[in-house]
Order: sequence, then structure tokens, then C-alpha cells
Amino acid sequence: MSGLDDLLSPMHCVSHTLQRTARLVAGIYAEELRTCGLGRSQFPLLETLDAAGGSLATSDLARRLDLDRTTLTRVLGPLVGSGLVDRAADPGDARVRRISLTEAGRTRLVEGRAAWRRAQARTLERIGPEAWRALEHDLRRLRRALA
Amino acid sequence: MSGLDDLLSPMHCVSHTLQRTARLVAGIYAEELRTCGLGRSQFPLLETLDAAGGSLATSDLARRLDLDRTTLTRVLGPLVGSGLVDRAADPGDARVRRISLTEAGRTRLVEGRAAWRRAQARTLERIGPEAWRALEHDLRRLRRALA
DNA sequence: GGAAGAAACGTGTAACTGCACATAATCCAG
DNA sequence: CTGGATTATGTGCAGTTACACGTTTCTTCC
Repeated sequence: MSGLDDLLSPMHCVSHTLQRTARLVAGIYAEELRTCGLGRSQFPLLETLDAAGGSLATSDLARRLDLDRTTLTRVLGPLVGSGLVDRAADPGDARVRRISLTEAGRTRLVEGRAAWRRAQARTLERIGPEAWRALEHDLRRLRRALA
Repeated sequence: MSGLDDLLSPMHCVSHTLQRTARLVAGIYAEELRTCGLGRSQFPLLETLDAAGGSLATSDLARRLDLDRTTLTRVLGPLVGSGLVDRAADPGDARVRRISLTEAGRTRLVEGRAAWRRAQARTLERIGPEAWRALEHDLRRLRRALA
């Protein structure tokens, strides 16, 4: 039954479809987060650090964000500079840098969450909570399939 | 029934979920397209121009790609430079620039399609054609809801 | 036909993204 | 305990993305 051929037509491009959808949605979050001085890549980073409890090695953090390790390094720069995260040498292994939230980082994260919640609410209002629930599940499966 | 509150927890972020999934997939397409000298933003652009038949105004093209108009201008630069697309003044309206595929552009597009098809096949193989069919449909609905 | 508003466009600037490459530290086989 | 493979990291460079702002051209209304 699988008419697979039609999916090999460029208009069904997986990458472009995901990319353009992500672009569209990102605008909403960027708009809200800008009010508290956080970039749209910074908020998930702080949130992931917080969710991890304490600190994470650079590579581990990158893996959790599905972000290239070197990209993470760039994103980290300004955050370290503004004192929201701390980059310290690991006591047991001189190669790894442990990234952790500072107190200022935790504070900013709380502020960020208010802005984020507005964006998330605006988005869910448009697309419908149940629709998102289903989509989120499928996207997670997609990521697992690619991992 | 709708527990909507749980969706307002940062781990259910629509933007981050879409973004990270798009990043993951984009790598596959970039890898294949690099073999024929096309960036992953260039291929959809050429494809969209081709699908539109002839030429499009800058803003129209941007709209079709869900891309910011000014972003499109930047992407267009190198493509005009390498002669794959042509940017000409509109006969009827001096404000609009009509973007069109050149012969070289059409040729490159054909080469690009071979590379693209490899990426698409690799991706579908991982995630399953039926899963993608469903996902594509839901993502389109999402975009419509945001438009 | 002229002024107010709208539409189409480009540029300055800045953030996000990742590949190729290089460096330093660790681990393991001999 | 030494040398080669592995692991963790950072940088140069290039491509992707969009907001704020300004310019030119067109449209509309008086």
C-alpha cells in the first residue's frame, strides 16, 4: 500500500517542512523572551541546566539540546559573560568543563518562565492543546528514530 | 478533560521541540546537498521558484517559504552572484524585483534533486513513510493556524 | 495633481548554527 | 610506563535568520 514515491517529491521535504514551521513558531517565543533579555536559544539552555539538577559537561548539555557542541560553546559565551551560567573545570577530569546555573541565572530563569509561558499560551491557543499533544508525541518519536 | 496546565511546563515548549527536531533533520539534507554545492536554504528556494512556474516577486517568494523578506534578500545574494537566479526589475512596477531561475539554476536544481532524494530517502527510512505522512499533515495544519 | 498613506525593497547589526580543524587530557594495550 | 587511540573542548570560517530603520515607488483621496 505504501505509495512511497510521492513522498520523494520535493514538496514533501521533511527538512523544509520542519524548518519553516519552526521558524514561524520561533518568532512568537523570541518576541516574548526579548522583553526579559533572553535569546530564544538561551532560555532552553537555562531550563535544561535547571532540569539537570546541578551542572553538566558541555557535551552532555549539547546532547540534551540536540545542539552541535560547538554551537553550544558560542551560545555559552554571552551567558558566562553576563554571569548567568558558570563554566568551571571539572575536579576529576581536566578536559571537561562543567556548566552550571549561577544565582543570577536562576533568577533570570524565573523571569524568563513568565515570558515563556505567555508565548506558549499564545501558541497553544492558536494550534489547540490536543493537536499539540499529538504532535509533540510524534516529534519525539521522530527524534528517537534519528538518534 | 484538558489538563492544559501540564503543557505550560517548559519541557513541552512548542518552539524548542520543533527547533531541535528541525536541526536534527537538517543535518542529513545539508550533508547530501553539500555534494552539489547547494546550501540547505538554497534548495527549497530554487524548488519553490520552479514550482511557481516562472518568476516571483521577492515578497511573494518569502511568503511561500515562510521566510522573512530580509532573510530572503541575504540568501538571494550568493545565488544571483553565482548566476543560478536572476533578479530583474518588474516592467509594470518599479518597486518589485522579479526573481527567476536561470538556465544554470534549472540545471543545478536537477543535480540538487538527486542529492535531495537521497536525503529524503534516508530520512523516511528512519522515521517511516506513514509516520511522516501523518506528521506532515499535522504540521501543515499548525502553520495554517499560525498564519 | 498633490499630499497622505501603503507597499516593496535593501542594509546595518546581531543572534543562531555547524563543519573542518586544532589542542589538551585521558585511557588502554603492550 | 610509554605510545596510539579516544574523548572533551575551543576557533576560524561560512551559512541561516530576523528586527529596526530608511528609501523608493505606487495608490488613493481630496
